[in-house]
Amino acid sequence: MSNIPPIIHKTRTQLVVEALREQILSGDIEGGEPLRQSAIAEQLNVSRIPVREALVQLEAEGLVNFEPHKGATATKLSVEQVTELFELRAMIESDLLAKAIPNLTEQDIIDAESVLVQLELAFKLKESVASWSELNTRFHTRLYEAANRPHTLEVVNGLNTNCDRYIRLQLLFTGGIPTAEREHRILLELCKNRDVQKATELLRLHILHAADSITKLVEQKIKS
Amino acid sequence: MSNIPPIIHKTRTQLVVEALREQILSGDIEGGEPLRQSAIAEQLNVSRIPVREALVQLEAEGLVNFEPHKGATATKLSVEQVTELFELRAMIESDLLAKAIPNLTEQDIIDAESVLVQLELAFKLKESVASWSELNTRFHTRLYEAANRPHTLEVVNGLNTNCDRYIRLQLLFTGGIPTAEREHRILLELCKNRDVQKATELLRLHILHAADSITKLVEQKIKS
DNA sequence: ACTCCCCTTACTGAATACAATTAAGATTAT
DNA sequence: ATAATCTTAATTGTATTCAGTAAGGGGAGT
Repeated sequence: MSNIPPIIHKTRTQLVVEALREQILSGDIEGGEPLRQSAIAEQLNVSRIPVREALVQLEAEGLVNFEPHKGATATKLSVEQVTELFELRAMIESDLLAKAIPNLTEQDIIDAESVLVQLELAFKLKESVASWSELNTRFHTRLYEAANRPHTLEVVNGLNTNCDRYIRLQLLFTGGIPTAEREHRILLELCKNRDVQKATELLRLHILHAADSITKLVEQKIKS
Repeated sequence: MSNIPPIIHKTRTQLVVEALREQILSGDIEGGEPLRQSAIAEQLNVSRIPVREALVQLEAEGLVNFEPHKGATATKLSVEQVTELFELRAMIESDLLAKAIPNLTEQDIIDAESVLVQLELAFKLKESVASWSELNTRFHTRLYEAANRPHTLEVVNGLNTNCDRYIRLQLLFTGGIPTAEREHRILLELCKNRDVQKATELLRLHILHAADSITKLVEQKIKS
């Protein structure tokens, strides 16, 4: 009767995907850096086959460029691309939120809030940046799910994995945390009140503001 | 001096991807149908390795579901998903077009028109449906490229490969061709006149109208 | 009859081994 | 010296082979 957690056997490919994704997002592997199959295989104690499959998958996520016979490199995002990605997110996500708000149940709001609490705790405890961004997307996803747009949500998540490394930069270096916390709280409140207009507008600004401070940061980095 | 077409060696993986994609889009492989690696490998005279890599790639494109240890199946889209995909396309593409129109050069318009002529010719000659949809996306892409939003364009193309099989259905069974031709011509004219407002509105309707006739078609098919 | 367990089978997942491609250095001819 | 060609080393692409997993099908026990 009890819901059995049906023993999940992670394939080696999945392990490699997760390891590489984390290394790229964390900046451990830099943009443009070539990814040698044998090196990765050795490092993770697998053969090259799962490494190759992982690279194909990561290319689809946009984290890797895979050129036949040349090899794979980690992608790097330029300032223009950051702007593009975030503007696209702003458009799609505010649309999602608008569609979601009328469908949000009390339970959804409670769930979202509990994720938010965990996120704030993670900020306070200065846990790993990785867990910040995971909880962050969990929070947003909770709100969007009620829109009943699974495919759109997938697209958004795809865009997010691309933005992630920059969001991490922002949180780490621009002191964006208090602002983000405040905005999240207000956003949740607006959702609770079903104020579609204000909520979507806040979300837009939230995303575009982040884009702005990131582009400034990236420009600085390029100069230095 | 002449630009050498630097002999492109297609990998077997790419061949398999193309073969399978075409079979799925054309409906030759139906939604839900299991894709046995060995069968495909044998059929295409390759080993299972490139087949596996191809399946991973196609999963990223949304044409295939890949469950560990269970195998891959062709995805099938429901009516709701069709609606979702097309509404998303309408939003993103009209935004793209709005951003593109001010940047369109005379040359862009000429190029687009020439693609359009080819497309109309393909319709007349009743060439393969595959070439129709290829030329169709080429036409739209030409218009969108001026928006300078490469990543957004990629997203759109991704959505399109998912919609493609349904667009083909529509063109084949609902006599949508004359309408499509007319709308394309008008759209091009509006772009030439830089009428952003009307052009984006037409595009929205163009896409949503297609969605509508497709959902009707799919519902019929389900009943029969 | 029903349920549980083992076992078989058909498939997928991964390692090893081999072939093909690229690019860089060496060699030769102009 | 320079350009073109050959050679070779590094790396990727693919076939073969072995290992592991997941369902389906009897039998034994209840």
